Amino acid sequence: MPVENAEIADMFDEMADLLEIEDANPFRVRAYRNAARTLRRMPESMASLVAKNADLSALPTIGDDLEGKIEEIVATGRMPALENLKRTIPPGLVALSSLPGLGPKRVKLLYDQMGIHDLKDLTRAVESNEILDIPGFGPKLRDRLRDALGKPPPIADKRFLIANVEARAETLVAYLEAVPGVDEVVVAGSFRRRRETVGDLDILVVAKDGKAVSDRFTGFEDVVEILAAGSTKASVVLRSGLQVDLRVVPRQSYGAALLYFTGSKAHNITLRNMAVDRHWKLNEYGLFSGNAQIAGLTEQDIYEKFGLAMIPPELREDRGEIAAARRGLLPELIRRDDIRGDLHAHTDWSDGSASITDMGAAALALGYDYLAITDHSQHLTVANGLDPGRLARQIEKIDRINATYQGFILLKASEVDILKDGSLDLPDDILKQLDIVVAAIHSAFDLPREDQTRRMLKAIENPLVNIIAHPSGRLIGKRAPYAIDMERVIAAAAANGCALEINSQPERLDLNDVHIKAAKAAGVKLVLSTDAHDPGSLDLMRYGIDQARRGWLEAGDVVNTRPLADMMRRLKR
DNA sequence: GCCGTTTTCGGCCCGACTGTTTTCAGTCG
Repeated sequence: MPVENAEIADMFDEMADLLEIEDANPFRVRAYRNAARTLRRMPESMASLVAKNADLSALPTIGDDLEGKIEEIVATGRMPALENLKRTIPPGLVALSSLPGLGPKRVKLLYDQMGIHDLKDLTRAVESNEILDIPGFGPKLRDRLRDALGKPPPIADKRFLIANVEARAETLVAYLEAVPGVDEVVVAGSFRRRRETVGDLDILVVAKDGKAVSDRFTGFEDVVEILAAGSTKASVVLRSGLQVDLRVVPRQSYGAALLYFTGSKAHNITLRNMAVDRHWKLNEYGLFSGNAQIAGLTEQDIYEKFGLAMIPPELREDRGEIAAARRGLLPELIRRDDIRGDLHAHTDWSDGSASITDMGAAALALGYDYLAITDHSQHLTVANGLDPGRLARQIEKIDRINATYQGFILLKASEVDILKDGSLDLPDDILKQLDIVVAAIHSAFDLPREDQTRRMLKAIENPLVNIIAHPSGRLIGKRAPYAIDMERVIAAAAANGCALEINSQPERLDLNDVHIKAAKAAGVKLVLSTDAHDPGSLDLMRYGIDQARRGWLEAGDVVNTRPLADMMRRLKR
């Protein structure tokens, strides 16, 4: 099986971790991390680029040396430089550096001076107070380490679904807005960029008296731990484990601070380098030429100084948005109210909780022109999937209900299972009676990559199928995508005129942003759907919209922004 | 290790907070 970009990225990150402990040139460490980040967001696999004999060193952050290492990893699955380094550094040291207050410098000090190379050694040194003999280690740090060692190890990279932190974010904003002297409160960071998950919340406040805001912030009812509390910056952990960072800035810095705290880091670094090129300086307080602030009140002012159009937060990932902004080629991103209907919804005929009529009423209330009723097919017995007989009766029922509407229609459809061999779970004659066929994988998630890919391609090549639902099958934080070659899936969808779904369920968001952008580039028709199982869930569409925007989609890229007749014509194969 | 209106060497984004110092290093974002 070809090596995945993420695996190469993991090797580079591990290389960076080890080099850091070895006290290597920090810029060399950064080079590995930058390259890892490039690989993670590349939709095209290194394996296929190498097979095409492409010039990898033309990619940003990849030079001659890393090109050679990538080619070696693709060819052999191994990275000798990493293996050699691993032999010289005890494996436990990297784990130590994940403890709070311990970075590579202190970990190296622990190892060099006391031979501490794992959590057990460290615990002993902390309990015996021997750790205090090491320069730079005092009682505060010892206590902090003792606390951390007594708790279960933090889940690496714990992230929260964006939908799960929205309510908390709104409460916090309202709480801070009520503080006297506060002019403005906004949530920045990955939350504002609408990433599918957030690692923490970054809250920006405009106020004169930072200490007052900071004090109020750390006194929020849900705070279980205060990590830092200064006059412009504070950091807490909430009961849920969510970390929240606060920054307070004066009005004239609002735009610069918002830009800075919205990120992404890669986007910021590129902008800062552009400032350096012009002999300016960009930080969270403004854009400066010498000591003079030349922009900073709004984000737009700053982009303008660089000759760039205003870049929407969702695009700020250093995936080409800066070049596009310079050339006036930023997309006109799709908006929630561009959507004319939903093409994936369930009713109580299968595993939904509401009647067909109630789902229709909810879609009408959203101002939609159409709603596809896509109950499950027979193979999905746990979801009470419909056999041909029940589906035939549902078709009749929908016809009767449609007779009562004006200017709105329920589309007769099915979310039909793609069986293990790639065939569909319902016979052709019943599928031909439907307006739309949505096909999806709900079983045999563990097929080998080649088999899973072939299974999916067979469904895509089936002329009866209009849409592939949740193409990767992932559940964020719970279930990895099934092993599948998404490059081939996208290419086949484009070649066969089969649409791919962007599923709006907050834990699916499937396709993801990277694949959305790749699908658009390949000319694939895209559909935004909610997969609603109750009337209220039709409103989850906004999460799908967020990801579509992150994937650079315009209204014209999405089939269900079209009126009924146009939409049906586009889905036709 | 990457990169180039500072082009093949010498730079590499920038600042706040903490704990340990006695002017600053390390960590973090």
